[in-house]
Amino acid sequence: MSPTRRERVRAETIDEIKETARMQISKNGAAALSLRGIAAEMGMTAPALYRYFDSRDDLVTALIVDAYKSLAAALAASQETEEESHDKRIMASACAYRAWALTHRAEYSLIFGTPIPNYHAPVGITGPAAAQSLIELIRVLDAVYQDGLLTLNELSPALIKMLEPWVEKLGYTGPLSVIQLALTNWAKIHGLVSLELNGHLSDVPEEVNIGSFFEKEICSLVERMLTD
Amino acid sequence: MSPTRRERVRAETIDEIKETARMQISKNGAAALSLRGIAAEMGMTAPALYRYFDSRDDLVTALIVDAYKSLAAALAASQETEEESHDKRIMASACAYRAWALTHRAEYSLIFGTPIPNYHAPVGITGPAAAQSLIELIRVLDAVYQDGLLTLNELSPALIKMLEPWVEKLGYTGPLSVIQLALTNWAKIHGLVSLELNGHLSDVPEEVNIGSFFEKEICSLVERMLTD
DNA sequence: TGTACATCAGTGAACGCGCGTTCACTGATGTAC
DNA sequence: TGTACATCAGTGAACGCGCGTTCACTGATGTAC
Repeated sequence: MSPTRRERVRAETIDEIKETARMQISKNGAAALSLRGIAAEMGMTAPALYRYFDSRDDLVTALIVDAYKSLAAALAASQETEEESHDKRIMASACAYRAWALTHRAEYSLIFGTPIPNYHAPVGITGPAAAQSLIELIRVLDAVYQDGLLTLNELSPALIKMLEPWVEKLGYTGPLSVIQLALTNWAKIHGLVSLELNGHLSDVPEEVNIGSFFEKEICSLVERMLTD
Repeated sequence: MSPTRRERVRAETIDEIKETARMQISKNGAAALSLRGIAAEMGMTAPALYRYFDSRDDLVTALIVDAYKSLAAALAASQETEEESHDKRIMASACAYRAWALTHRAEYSLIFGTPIPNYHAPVGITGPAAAQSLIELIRVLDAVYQDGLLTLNELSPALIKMLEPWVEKLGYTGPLSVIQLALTNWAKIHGLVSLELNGHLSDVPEEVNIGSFFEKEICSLVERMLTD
């Protein structure tokens, strides 16, 4: 059955609440998120929000899950291309990661920023959502691996022990080494983006310049991963 | 003239305030730092703190400057060794960075975490302090460069434009390419450390395993920077 | 199409809390003679 | 060595503020006959 008018309006209001929350986060930081602030911005009173979320923590959880989904979707979208060459595809996913971070600062800080004081993510909800976006990074590398073009590493016992939990978490059955490459690849991209977003790479954030820095760096990163 | 008793006690109290603040930050996050909380922990009342700091922001600024100094000192200390080989020295500075982050979580989140809501760092104070720790990273690479063993990159005009402001900021007169390598080197280390500290690399933080992951990664990073 | 009732969205007042900061004060520590 | 005074550390009450959350309520929207 199709949604009633009331259900539709309700869904729209939920979206508006989330959107307003994101705006507030990107302006003042995730730690300063407040129901009263959201309500005020929406021209409502704070108790009204309890019609839509059981508590502030509930809202935060929803925002975090949304953020992971959004990132995963952005990464997936970057691979929907005719492009065949692996290096360009890897490059595309890395740039998509950065672009997403730059255009979704609220979501980025929810996921990768300092945890919100007095908020504790419910176990089992946020974990799988997090895995989802990492899977997208793995998918790209797995394609390279399937073509036999990925430079695999020997793994020490300690490393294997660390990587094994990821197998189940990601549901990826390929070699551990692919997971390892995905993680280090991710870490490098993340390091650049994280420094850039927090203003550590430049006083005046002229994104164009940092973009070229990012691209050059990812470029040489990719070269080193491919064998040929 | 040597400090009076009162001056000595005063300095000790300031240290205790800062130390208590750091404990509070590492427990609840930098955003939840509160003068009242610090005072309570010290068995004092909040207004007493105004004898030592003009405001909460003043305290935060002091903590940030201290943090940068502490990081710079840790990096510098890692180079005080008889060791001559460049790769081991680079490795040592990278590991010192990670070790510092793991043992100084409060300081780390002050510097690299999400900015504290409603706090604005005074210009001119925090910037130079930040440069100080990056200089330590450059020093290590510069030594390699002086021995002609550093793989330098060609720099695009856009990249040069982005790197130039750093010259003055760091007071480093060597080639821009060394700065570029230091920045990307830093970003990679930072990415790994940042993900590790925020629990994105492992659910159960078994630091030993992640340590081996880190070392392997930095190791191959170093190999690629050296020519020979 | 009209009426009676149930469901739901949103209000406004109130709760207890912790926050940064001010102010007038008390008592202890240091200094000058 | 003793006294008078200045300096400083810390207190306790109070300020205004914003927070999450509860509660009883009003009106509007939907549903059943």
